[in-house]
Amino acid sequence: MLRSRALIDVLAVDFYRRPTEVVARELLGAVLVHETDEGLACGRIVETEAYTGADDPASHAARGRTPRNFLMFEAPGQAYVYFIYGNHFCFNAVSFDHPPGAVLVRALEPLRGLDLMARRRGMRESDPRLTNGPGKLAQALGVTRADNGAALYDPASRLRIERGTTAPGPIVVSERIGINVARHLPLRFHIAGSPCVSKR
DNA sequence: CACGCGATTCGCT
DNA sequence: GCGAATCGCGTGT
Repeated sequence: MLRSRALIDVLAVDFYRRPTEVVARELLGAVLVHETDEGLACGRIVETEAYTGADDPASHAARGRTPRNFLMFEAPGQAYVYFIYGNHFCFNAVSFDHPPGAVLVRALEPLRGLDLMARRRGMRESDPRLTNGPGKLAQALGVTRADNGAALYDPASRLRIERGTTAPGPIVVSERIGINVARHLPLRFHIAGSPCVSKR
């Protein structure tokens, strides 16, 4: 039975108005979608990390509000995209614990638009490294600074997160990756056994 | 206004 | 496994 495109089942804004680690865990299995003039590409979220505020030294929001991180303080359900290492973009979904908070999406399982993603990444569709990292998935989906602030809960948004169609299954909790402070905190979540999870 | 460094990736060894 | 690439943000002068 076909479903109309008009009935896109996005996660409502209230989904994001909860503690960041809850949002991070429950985003597993959901589908990150990006529509551009080049076409639609989407993937199932299989790995996330939670970043909060003053209690989390590794968070961009740890030392208060700045022109870069202000969305973390006031925009639950919106995209927070930042540029890192002079080369890569990272995609986050803003949450709302007590503000601030955001969930870094670290890996996807490609679902649609494989050809487009492969072209953007400069590799074959079958390459397992297509979306198994924060910068990689941003490049594959064509997510850039221009998408900062996108309303992920809006069915009409070109960048959005839809409800997953399959249960994520067992979830593994571990330490976060690529940071030098607060690395002991159990704020990384991934779907057990997924071949698309970032390395380590 | 100058400087240091990061929620990364890729290529080479 | 290691290090370069590359640049904007945040902090301090």
